[in-house]
Amino acid sequence: MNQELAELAEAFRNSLRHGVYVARRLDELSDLSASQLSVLNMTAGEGVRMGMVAKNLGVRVPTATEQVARLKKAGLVERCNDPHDARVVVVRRTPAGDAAAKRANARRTERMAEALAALDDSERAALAAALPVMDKINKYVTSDRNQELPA
Amino acid sequence: MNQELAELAEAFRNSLRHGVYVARRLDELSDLSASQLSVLNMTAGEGVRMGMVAKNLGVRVPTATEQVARLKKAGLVERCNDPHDARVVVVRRTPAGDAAAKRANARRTERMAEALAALDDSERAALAAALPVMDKINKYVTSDRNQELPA
DNA sequence: CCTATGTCAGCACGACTGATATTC
DNA sequence: CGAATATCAGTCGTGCTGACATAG
Repeated sequence: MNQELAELAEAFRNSLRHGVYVARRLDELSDLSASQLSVLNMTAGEGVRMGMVAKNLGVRVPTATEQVARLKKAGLVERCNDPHDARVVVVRRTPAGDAAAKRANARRTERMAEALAALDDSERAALAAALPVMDKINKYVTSDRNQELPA
Repeated sequence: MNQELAELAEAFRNSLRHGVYVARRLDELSDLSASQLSVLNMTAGEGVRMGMVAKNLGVRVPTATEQVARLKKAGLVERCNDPHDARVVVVRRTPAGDAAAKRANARRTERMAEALAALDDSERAALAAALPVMDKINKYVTSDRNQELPA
């Protein structure tokens, strides 16, 4: 393993750990957990099957079942039948779910924008330039492996 | 809220969410959880007080107590008394803890380096340039608020 | 009959709050 | 006595696996 590569890896790993804290802070300003908001964000419009919810969330199907059950209890999603395949459960956002997702996303984005406002232009440019790279890393790390990948 | 700022905030929030998946993948290659490794990483040498463990982990003190208890049971840390203040518990890594931390860090870094190897030079440069910015954001987001901040 | 899709039951971990000790 | 430090008890959310029902 290349030395420079290892150093960058170490540094990025560290920043990522910090990033997890940031994400946590953003999430705690809301009545919806990160996972719950993800479910709402993916079930707009036509809705998605339970298995896809699990896959997109990066969790096993039973976990998705439970998350969906909680959101349903809160009236934010509904469970529909697929007329072509009776095994399938389609999860779809309700109007209340639309509203809740919109509110939660706006709140998190607003909080993040506050932080970005404290940066100067070159810092914001550096951040923007790195986003596609981070996404590429995510794809790489989550692709090949035995497990299924998140969205 | 500025429009451009909001767009960047939205995009970064999204990449950060992906980053959480990456961190999760890195962690699942190990017998130590992310939190446990953090505790080991901060208790090298002199060791740190229980309260500091909690603060660095970004959790409440009772949670730190429990994490430390588990690591102690595994023989990776020890609990020592502070001769100057009998209320204080100092958590220190054992030699076994040293070894375990070294192994876990190496494994995670190696896995990350593999992913970085799939990037080209300009992408790596863009990533490196963004790391200080991410750290600045982390500081901003975790500072002011009422709660205590992580490391 | 075999596979795919979900659910249920039971478990583990990591986080929290509130209620104590104990020590400064 | 009041503040600081840590633990204990109880609870909740979220993840997992293994066993199962039902449909294709």
